[in-house]
Amino acid sequence: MATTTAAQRRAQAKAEYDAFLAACPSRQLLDRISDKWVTLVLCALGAGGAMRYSELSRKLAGVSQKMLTQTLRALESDGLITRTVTPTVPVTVSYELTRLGSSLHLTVRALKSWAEANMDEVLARRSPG
Amino acid sequence: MATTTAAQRRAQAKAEYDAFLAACPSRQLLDRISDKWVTLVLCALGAGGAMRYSELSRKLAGVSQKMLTQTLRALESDGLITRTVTPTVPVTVSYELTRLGSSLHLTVRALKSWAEANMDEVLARRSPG
DNA sequence: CGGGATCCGCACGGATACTG
DNA sequence: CAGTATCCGTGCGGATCCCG
Repeated sequence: MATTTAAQRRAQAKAEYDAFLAACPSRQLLDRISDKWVTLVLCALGAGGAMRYSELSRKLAGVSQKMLTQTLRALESDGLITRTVTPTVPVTVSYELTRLGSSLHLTVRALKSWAEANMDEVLARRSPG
Repeated sequence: MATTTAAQRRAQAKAEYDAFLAACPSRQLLDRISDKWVTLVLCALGAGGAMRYSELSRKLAGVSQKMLTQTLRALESDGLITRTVTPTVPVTVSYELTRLGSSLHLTVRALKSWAEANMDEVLARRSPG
């Protein structure tokens, strides 16, 4: 049928990715996004819209320039965020979620919220009787 | 007021956890759960119910004994999974999600699914034109 | 301001051997 | 089967200096 479209074939291919398999590309992708700084960057950008480098640096307390830059570069190359340079003096750089990044933002935000919401319960179970 | 109950004060405290802050306990918790092996273990247990050590080892292709054991111990001490030893010969050990673990499972499953569903798009953006 | 480049410690994580 | 113990490489991540 003519209705076996590219979209359908893509859906078929998608179903074949399995992060449980060591060699599957999605395993590497999962490793990438299962990262503290990735989660916090996406949460920050998702909540605040476009943000500048220094804003992110302040928001993500304790992050080093190296890790922040490294994280931003990785997210950019994976198409999750955009990097926009405005040639002011001094230069202004702002980061923003792409549509792809926004879709992930929903999930990582849930992860961060879970950590905050269940902190008490975890603490109670760590040093109990 | 007498209506300022312990439950209310606890709700207040919960709202104060902020993973953006370096010193906040939830930051450490976020770091813990933002882990590839944690995600995969929770996904496996969430999908298959109770599982034995060797089952997990097979399901999570490529994981070393050290990392698997380490991950299981951490999840156990945080109250996310239970460890049950049955004194057969040889001994049988099975792991299962707690209620707390189940609530996190929903989120990490979304993370894994996202990685698998959006793999194509990320790959397309990595080596573009 | 927004990084790049470099040095370096150390802890993360793999491999192997051994145990109850 | 389900680990524990040990050795060991390496890359994560912090600190520092420099640049446009």
